[in-house]
Amino acid sequence: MASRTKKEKENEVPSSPVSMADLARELGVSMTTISRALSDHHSIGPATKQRVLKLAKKLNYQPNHLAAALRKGKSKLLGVIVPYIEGRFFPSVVHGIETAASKAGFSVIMCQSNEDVAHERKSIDTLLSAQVAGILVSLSRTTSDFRHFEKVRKRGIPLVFFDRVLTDDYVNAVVLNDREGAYQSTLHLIEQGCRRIAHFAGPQHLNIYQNRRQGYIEALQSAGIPVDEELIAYFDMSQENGAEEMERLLALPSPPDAVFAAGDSSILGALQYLKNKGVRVPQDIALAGFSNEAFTSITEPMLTSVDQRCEEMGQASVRLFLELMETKGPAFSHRQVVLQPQLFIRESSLHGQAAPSASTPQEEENVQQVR
Amino acid sequence: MASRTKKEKENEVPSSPVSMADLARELGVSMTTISRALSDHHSIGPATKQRVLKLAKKLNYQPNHLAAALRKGKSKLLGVIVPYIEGRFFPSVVHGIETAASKAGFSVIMCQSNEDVAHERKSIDTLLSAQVAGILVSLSRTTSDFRHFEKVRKRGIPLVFFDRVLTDDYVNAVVLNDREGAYQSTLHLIEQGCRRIAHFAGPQHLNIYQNRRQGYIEALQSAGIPVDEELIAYFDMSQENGAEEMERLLALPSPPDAVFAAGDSSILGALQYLKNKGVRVPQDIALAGFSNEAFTSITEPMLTSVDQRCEEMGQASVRLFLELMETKGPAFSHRQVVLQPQLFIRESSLHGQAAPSASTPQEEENVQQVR
DNA sequence: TTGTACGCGTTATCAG
DNA sequence: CTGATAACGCGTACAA
Repeated sequence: MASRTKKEKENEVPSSPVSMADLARELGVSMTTISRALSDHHSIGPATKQRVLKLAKKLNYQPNHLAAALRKGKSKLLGVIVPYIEGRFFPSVVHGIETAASKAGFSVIMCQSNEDVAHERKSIDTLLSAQVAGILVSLSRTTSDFRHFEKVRKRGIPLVFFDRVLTDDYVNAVVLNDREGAYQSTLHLIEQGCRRIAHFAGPQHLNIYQNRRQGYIEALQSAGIPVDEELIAYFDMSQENGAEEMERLLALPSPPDAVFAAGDSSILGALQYLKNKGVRVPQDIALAGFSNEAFTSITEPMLTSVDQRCEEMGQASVRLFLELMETKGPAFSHRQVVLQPQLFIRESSLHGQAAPSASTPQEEENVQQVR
Repeated sequence: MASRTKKEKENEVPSSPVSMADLARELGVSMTTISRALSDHHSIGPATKQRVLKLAKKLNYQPNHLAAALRKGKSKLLGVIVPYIEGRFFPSVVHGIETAASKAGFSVIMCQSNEDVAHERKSIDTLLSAQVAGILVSLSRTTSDFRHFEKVRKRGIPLVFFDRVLTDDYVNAVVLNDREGAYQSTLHLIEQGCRRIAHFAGPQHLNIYQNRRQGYIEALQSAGIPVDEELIAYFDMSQENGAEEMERLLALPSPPDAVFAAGDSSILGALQYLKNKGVRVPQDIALAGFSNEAFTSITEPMLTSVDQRCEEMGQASVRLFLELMETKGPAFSHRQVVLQPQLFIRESSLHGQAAPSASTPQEEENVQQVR
């Protein structure tokens, strides 16, 4: 590529990138000197170091990370696999990840599994081939085992799961305390005077929905309210199905006076159905959702919801990855970070007359290290 | 499903990745043969090829893209720089980019400029150091010149801008026909019988807001309606400011009967203010926004808006990048792709009684090649 | 403090 | 059809 063959128009010809060898030749020193000057090594004369740096600036030298990574066996790339980049949650998490990673000198390679294990598998291979230093992943909906992550572990590459994790597995993970969020939200409804509280549960093979259901149940039990399975609806959390389920619940001999949903879309559907039918929210039925989607403060009434701390999750994932990098030994191979959710109380849940003293959630310790 | 049959054992030792040399040694052939078998070269015996492929599967061989890229001078990485990954627009575009890129065998490195030229500059350097095959970028708000993109051009790396572009520059770009979207939206309001149509314009140093204002003006002129600068508000398109501006407009001696906003948040603020004041939408004042944010179909009334075809924009950007890759010669260095927007007509703009025949936008040719 | 020489894993060139 | 060998750009023992 260095061959100076004269093409048509010289200015149109892309100039080959300048390498350390070029700098060395220009200054009449060895490549080692160049390398040391650029990497701020200790054994290097301040004078020559300045000469090198100056020329590097002048010639617009760009280090070749590929070559460096190949030589050192580790790159400055961080792989991220998410089901998709849409909605509010994943973009926010990725935002947090990219910000934190970039601050630590890592570039982020983004892959979408598209909720498909096959894609997930392929992404793993791609990232391994790209020689990433670590992989952060939120599982696809169709993932039911960890086999394709074995090679990551075998290669000793830090692997961190976030949000969507398979239960009962010894992996590094950053998750929201879904149980706690659901517990608080349900408790809040109880405090508002609700006694027949229905629950929109999601697909139970996902840990997040399982835990939210658990929190719901525990809150009821702690208040001495019996759990009525008739009031628990299992569906895919879509807006349409939320409306349908609301219809079914309303038709019950003894309809609920509140609904706690494991997702915001479903509770939105329910709200729209209720307004359509002239049922007052929150006077007749109180509503609370999960995720704190942007639209929760736009609806009328505004929707009470649990915030998932998306950005913190991204940051925490990167932090965990960096810690795993430090401890070379794979001794600590199953660390868990649990983030505390925030309940945002809005109009839709104010069934009782007394407005809560603090609508703004407490800003205390919201991160908790486990193990 | 915890498959921890063998726990803390030999699996704690990270096994070094298997290379082509390993395969060669194992089979007693040369590395050249391995390379040819894996890259599906023509000069290779079908028998040996199968032997190689089989062993590769067995030993779980992962090609090292870094080494290949170093050797070939070009990687399979595609750099993407966006201002940030939040809201609806950029995540959707990135979604489109990643999907299309992955289909073409490219991995995406994502950077956020954070609306800061300095970050943007740094991202450029990072991506160049990572030896990306191309760069897609949507400019930060604080970018006012192209100097930091010169080195990209100098290195002959395909550079594609999307959405946010500096005007009057000869670059490859994928943009929405903002003027046309604004024109159609304003025309629709005129057809609904509105005559005093206000406009929420954004910061005019950004091409997109400039063009939307232009489309608004042209629509008025084509209908013989004089442009009243008093009805054009310049602010940052936030929800709060939208409400404030609406207040100002209402207080005018001759208030508007419609508002076309260059952004959805601002029109949402206006809507909320109007409902608060008991002004009926769309009977008293018709509203139309821009961006087709998710909340536009949640508000009451639902908001008419112009869709920006986010995903198509991502796909088109990748397509343009791939085309530039093909044509090695930098002859065609300023290609423009203009996407046609879609007007989604919803309740907020139905000022006249006659509902339009087609609420669903026409699905005809929506991509148009220029030059 | 500086220089020499080799290797990281892959592909391209040139012989056989 | 196959094999030996040289590069790609950088880091690092080792020697000077």
